[in-house]
Amino acid sequence: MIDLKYLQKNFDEASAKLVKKGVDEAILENLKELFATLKSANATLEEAKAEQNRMSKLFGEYMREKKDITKLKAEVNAKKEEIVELQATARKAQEALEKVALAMPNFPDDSVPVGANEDDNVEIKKVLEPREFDFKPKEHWELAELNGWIDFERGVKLAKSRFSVLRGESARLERALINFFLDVNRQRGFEEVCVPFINNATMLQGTGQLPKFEDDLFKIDGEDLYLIPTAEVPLTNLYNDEILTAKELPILLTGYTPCFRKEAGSAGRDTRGMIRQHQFDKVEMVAITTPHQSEEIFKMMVENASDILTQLGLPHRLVELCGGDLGFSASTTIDLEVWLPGQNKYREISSISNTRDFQARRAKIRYKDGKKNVLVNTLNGSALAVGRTLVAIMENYQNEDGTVEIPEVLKKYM
RNA sequence: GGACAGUUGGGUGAGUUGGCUGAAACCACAUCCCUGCUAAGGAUGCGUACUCGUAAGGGUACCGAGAGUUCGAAUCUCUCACUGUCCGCCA
Repeated sequence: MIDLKYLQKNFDEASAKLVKKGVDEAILENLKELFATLKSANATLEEAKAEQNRMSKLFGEYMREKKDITKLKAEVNAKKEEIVELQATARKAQEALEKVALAMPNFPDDSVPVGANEDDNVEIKKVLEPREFDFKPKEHWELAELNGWIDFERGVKLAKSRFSVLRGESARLERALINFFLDVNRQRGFEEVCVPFINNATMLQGTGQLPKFEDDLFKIDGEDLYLIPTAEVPLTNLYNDEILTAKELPILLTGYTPCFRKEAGSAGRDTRGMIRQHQFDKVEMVAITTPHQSEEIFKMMVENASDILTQLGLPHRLVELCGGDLGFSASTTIDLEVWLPGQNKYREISSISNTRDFQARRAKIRYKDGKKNVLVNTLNGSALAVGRTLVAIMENYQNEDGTVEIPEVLKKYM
């Protein structure tokens, strides 16, 4: 959630930021007004309640002194009726505000490039040269078929489209990658955690998936529970509604989880292969930091993810997302895109974001800075998406006959 | 899933004849004082959110969550959640 006080006090500045992210200024104007309405509604309500409390206190005295209370009672009852109305008004204002505020995306950082969509993203640098092939490189699904690595049909049979089954060596490679990622992250200082893959609605709201993106989530029927779309949700919300101490920070977490996404709205995109599945494995990094620490940690996280790709010998590039392509919760995001020779292009394999205090405000994660409670900064990033790494290995390490070499660093994990 | 018990501030834990308890006490923590070190002692402070105020200092709400009874609820009623114990089931 954005800082509504800031929006109110510096409206022009705030709206300029959000326009960069593609938010209509009229909605912001509306939000500002709703906030002001709520404030004044609450003020009058609280005043009325204060009066009622004062009168109620008198009852005790009156009773002890055996005074007549009928007049006082009549007064309080009148006040009560007034309060009921004021309460309804305040409640309506509250609901109206929440509806808009929870759907409002985060402010982008000033340094974020202006742009409408992914075409305006800015490449920062390339790492490793793509390999020269003396044959036409195949796409991963062809290789998967040749090697018997992925069983698309039976995945669909078991669940539905966009599910698949890994078999034999590919299944072991998947497991090796998870272990490799976790080990690297741990060496960087991330604590490994193993969390529930199902979280409740409050947690999903904390990290920003709810209420706006309910359609992208698998919900458990009849329960207040959802399959997590990313480990960012449980890892960040580990500290939901907590007040940390300054010396605990930064907290660095890493965890492997499967991720479940409905992929609503991506019909027809990446229908072949396992680039876009309803269930995929991912190893995630999450950092809980002070505002002062977050820039540095962010850089470290980007470096870490890039380093993993380098260790795997996978050519990739770093891309800074423009305002229009930035996710809902992010202030700034750097994507890592891995080179896929079969597709002849770079594809996203990791996305690392600083959400500043946006998630912290929703999830009520604070720390004690002296006497004051201050919202933390939360960061998240993949290190890495496992399925897409598997795809990248297949395409980059393929031989002309369709066989695939195993990267050196993974051999000890197989 | 069934039965019973419980859910109070960072922790332990009072408070269940409704008002004087937003909450005793102890511990932890912070600042200060004293003691040459160490051990110990003393004073004060110490929940969260919103809100009014330059500030000092006020106001409102919160004793698992929600609803209700009442002039007034941590204290009474209902619903739900969670925890514990026993039973059932089970990797």
